[in-house]
Amino acid sequence: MPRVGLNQQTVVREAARLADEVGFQQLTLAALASRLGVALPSLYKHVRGADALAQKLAALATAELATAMTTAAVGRSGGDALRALADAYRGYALRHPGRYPATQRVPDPADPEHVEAGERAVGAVFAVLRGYGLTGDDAVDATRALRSALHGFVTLEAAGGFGLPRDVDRSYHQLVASMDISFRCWPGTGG
Amino acid sequence: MPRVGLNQQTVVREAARLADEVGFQQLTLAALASRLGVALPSLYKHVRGADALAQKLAALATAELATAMTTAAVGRSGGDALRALADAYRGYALRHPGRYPATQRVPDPADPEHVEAGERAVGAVFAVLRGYGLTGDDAVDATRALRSALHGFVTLEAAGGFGLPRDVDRSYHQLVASMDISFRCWPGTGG
DNA sequence: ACCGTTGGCTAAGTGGCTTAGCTTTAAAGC
DNA sequence: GCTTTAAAGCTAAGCCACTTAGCCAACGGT
Repeated sequence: MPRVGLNQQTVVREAARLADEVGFQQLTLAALASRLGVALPSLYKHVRGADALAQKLAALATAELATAMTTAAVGRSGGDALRALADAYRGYALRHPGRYPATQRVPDPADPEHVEAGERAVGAVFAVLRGYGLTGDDAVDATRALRSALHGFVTLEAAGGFGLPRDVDRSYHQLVASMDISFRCWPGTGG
Repeated sequence: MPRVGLNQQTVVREAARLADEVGFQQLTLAALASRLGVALPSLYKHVRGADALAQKLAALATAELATAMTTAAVGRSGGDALRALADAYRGYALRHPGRYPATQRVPDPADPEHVEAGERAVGAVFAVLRGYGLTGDDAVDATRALRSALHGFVTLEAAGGFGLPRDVDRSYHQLVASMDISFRCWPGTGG
């Protein structure tokens, strides 16, 4: 019987593709194995199990999201950078509905790539906020605020939580514009 | 064999309690049945299945959350009402870590109580925003923004997504303060 | 050509959810 | 008070997910 020739990377990448098609919750080892043309237990030669696969997928998605945010914001500053980063964030979530939820997993300290990806993501946000003159505790608070707003919006949108007919794109732009205002006159005590 | 005397309400309420103890994802029919002192299939006399139970739990939690927000905001206006509502929101999520995720389920049109609870929740937010003079499309956008911010923060906090040592309570208050600023000079086109 | 590593397999067990069908309780009616 | 009946409980059995154990064959290096 000829070998398929899998390795961890192939498995994780296919898992990401499958998750985008069927949803993160519906990503199952059985479906993944069948997609890859192997029997289910064969996957255990490449990943420790379902949870480890989810963690590796999280590392991949976080790295992709961090890259998207970074490249969007580079060369811009202030509200310009904020809008670019926010659009990149939501764009990634819309393009990759299965990977995006994985990015919410807290980085595994035992996976250096995952940790590094998480740091890059936070770093991208930090860099944008520095353009508003926010540093120290203010920057931490503002980062949490921005992450909350973007993640919350994207999650509610994906869940179909916005019932009213009002255009969702416009609501998002208003949200980002309101964050821009907040950052320009941040209510913090300073540093 | 004596009967335990369950009904749908007892089952759902116990499910809510159990979810708060073990987590929404770990809420299982087997654990619930054992907690109630019946065999697993007996639960099917009261709920259609696992998904229906989750929906009923969502209706319960949404109603509780709506009540918490409404009673917090009543008699207040402007930033005062906003802070009260926001504190009630996060307070509920922290006190009921298993029920809170259930509130994100989109109301089931076939369950009038669920629909009504969802409307009350949105209505509470709308009422607060009216105090800022926000109506029409602006109110819709602002509602989405506020829900996104609160839900995002609470979700990230529950997931342990805030790594840095900065006090989380303070970050939340800063977030609410920044939303207050945003609502006072809302960037919308009006109307 | 051989041999060891490794990637594939089947078999089997656990723990979820669900359905089918039976029994017995407890309440309603006579 | 007895009978009848709807409902609340049960056991048994099946499905599907994940996981482990252990076997076999393909491929790479010598």
